[in-house]
Amino acid sequence: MSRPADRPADEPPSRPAGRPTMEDVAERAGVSRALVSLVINGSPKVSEQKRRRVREAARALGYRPNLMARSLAQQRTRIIGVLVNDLRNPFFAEVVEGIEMAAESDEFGIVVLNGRRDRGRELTAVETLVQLQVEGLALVGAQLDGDDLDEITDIVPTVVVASDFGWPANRSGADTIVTDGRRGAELVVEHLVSLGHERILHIDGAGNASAAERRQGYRRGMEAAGLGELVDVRTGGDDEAAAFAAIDEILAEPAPPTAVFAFNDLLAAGVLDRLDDAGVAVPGGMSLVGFDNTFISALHHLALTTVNQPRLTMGRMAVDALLERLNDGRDEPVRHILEPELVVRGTTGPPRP
Amino acid sequence: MSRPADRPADEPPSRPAGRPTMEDVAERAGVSRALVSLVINGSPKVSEQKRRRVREAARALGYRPNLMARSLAQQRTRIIGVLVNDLRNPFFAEVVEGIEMAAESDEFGIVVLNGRRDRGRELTAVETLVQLQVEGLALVGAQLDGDDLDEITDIVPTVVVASDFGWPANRSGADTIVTDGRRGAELVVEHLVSLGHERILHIDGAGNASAAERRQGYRRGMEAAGLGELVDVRTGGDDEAAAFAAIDEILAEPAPPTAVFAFNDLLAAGVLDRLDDAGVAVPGGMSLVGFDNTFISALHHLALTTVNQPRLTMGRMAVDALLERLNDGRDEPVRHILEPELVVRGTTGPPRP
DNA sequence: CCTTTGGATTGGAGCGCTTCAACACTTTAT
DNA sequence: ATAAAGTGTTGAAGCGCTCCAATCCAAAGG
Repeated sequence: MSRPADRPADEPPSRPAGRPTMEDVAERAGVSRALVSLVINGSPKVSEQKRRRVREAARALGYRPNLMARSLAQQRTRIIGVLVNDLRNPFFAEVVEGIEMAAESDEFGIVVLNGRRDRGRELTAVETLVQLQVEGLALVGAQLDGDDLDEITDIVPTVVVASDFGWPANRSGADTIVTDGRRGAELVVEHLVSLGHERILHIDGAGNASAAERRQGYRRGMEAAGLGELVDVRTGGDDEAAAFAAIDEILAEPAPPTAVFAFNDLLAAGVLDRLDDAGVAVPGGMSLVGFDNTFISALHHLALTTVNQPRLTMGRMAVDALLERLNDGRDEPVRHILEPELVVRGTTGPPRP
Repeated sequence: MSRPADRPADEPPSRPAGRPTMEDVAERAGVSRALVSLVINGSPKVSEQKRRRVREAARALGYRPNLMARSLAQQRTRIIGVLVNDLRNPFFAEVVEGIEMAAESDEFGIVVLNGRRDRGRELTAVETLVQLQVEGLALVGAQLDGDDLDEITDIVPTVVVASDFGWPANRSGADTIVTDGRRGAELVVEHLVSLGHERILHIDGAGNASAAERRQGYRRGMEAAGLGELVDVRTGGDDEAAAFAAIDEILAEPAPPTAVFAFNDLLAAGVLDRLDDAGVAVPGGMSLVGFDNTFISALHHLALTTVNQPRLTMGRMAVDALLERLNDGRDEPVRHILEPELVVRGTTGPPRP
């Protein structure tokens, strides 16, 4: 409520300056601070009468507990810190929703920090979360590697979601929840091969966390199909724009591929745009596959063939992993590797003869 | 770092239990706690020698300041609380990014809570943020109305972004940053009318925060064009699925519209899907317009005509509004109404004769 | 030589809360 | 009646930090 401009300087301290504290409530209710605390925290050992009086005093004063003070005294925050690679990518946004829902059901809150595709920012974000005294740390699609974390994981239970620090090279004690990107990529290649494709190109995720795995799966798939000679990987990235250069490049070549496997759906959408511009029909002139099965790929106008990752499940598992460490005292890192699932839509078909 | 399973029970408390505190650093550096505080906060009045010793002790112990304790003592958090209607909607995600970037440049952190399209959750989220002692509150696309906030805005500076509590009916003291949805909708209608459309349908955002404004703009636009008789609003929502029923309905009617104006891009994408299914060409058989100009609308395969909202600017302005209250002591609510911009792409054209 | 000055350092109170041992008051057992 | 065993309630310590007033010390001034 806006106050008149000429705010009197000598305002009576009837409501002592700042927000009301427990002390204020105690005084108004005529009880001790400790009793107020008991009421606020729903202790059963408080007489009905006092409980009512405290509740009423609290309401009258508009009292709200100070979470900072409470956490400090309690020596716990019930907060899970979430670092996300890029909030604009719907895939990550949904993993975060999964984490949030799971956390909520276990009476934890989450604090989300956005790395915004910048590794340096990721590092400071993690630092901030640790200083915030989060009880667990979930890194969603983080670009950080094991060495960055090795100090962190000693301090706070950490789970890496939708990216992978490798194993057993991974020296950090972090848990891992991933969809098997290698297998996912293999599925893609198998699918394309079964349609008759041979010249299959992969536009990768460049330095992105899961890029290496998918690259490797692509290679393996190609080799398994006896197409090792035709392996062709171009540098991409993780958003629409990243694909442009690669596509322009291949279209100018004498023998362009008949199918493109893009690092993720966003990238695939960019590829689709560029092919459109160039007048290449999909899947007639070129087949195209993405990864993640975001809602974008499901839009009928794109109808992108892609690979599904169970986002909500991943979020749930991430929280469970943290809780196992927190509550059950688990000490050994675990790795949960989920099965990817090929989702065939309209952007793949047999190559032109 | 994983520890051998047979963890000795009598671990020497060389590093006293929990994480190192300022006290520990002080002891190791042979100085007082106060001095450590000065060093950590970069005070100039510390001798070079002690500064080095403290820094080294801190590093050796892996000391990290406890933000909770610091905030409590300092009586400020430098945190802006952000409540977002739906993180999965790229429009909101980008507004949040804008807020985050602006906050960062002013040395504020942000804490993002997700309402997940549920008004009740929004309410508790706001409560949580207030208890977290955020210094400012940004509500992005919130469904809450002025009455819900009226108590909150007395306590913490609040800015409402991308939704509007109305004016002057709005009794809350919150600031407002919106794109003019009425004008945006008018632009859409004008555009469609100029193409020759008359039967223009609006699928609205149901109870969504900005739905009323856009509805109103649509009405006005229709009336201004002398098409008041043909005003037709159907209930939609804010995601792809919400449009299905409405589309099925109109397609079954004797005289279906020649153009559809959807509440936002997501909804429009759903409409597009449904029209596709029904074999209706766009824009041949039906023109379609969205709202928000998210990256989805820009995908060539959709090439959705839409209305742009300057998301990053909105974020920046939101933070500025809060800072004006915080630093300059502004006390009167402000409203910043940004100009929408029609972005014509491929889903609009003249109606079939 | 003693005082003044000013920079470097420290003790301690306090931020708002929790928690535990101690206390007051009933009720029940002896 | 007195001791024992609950119920409710409270005082006070403490969580990790900041910040002010007080103190210390060396260099400079009288």
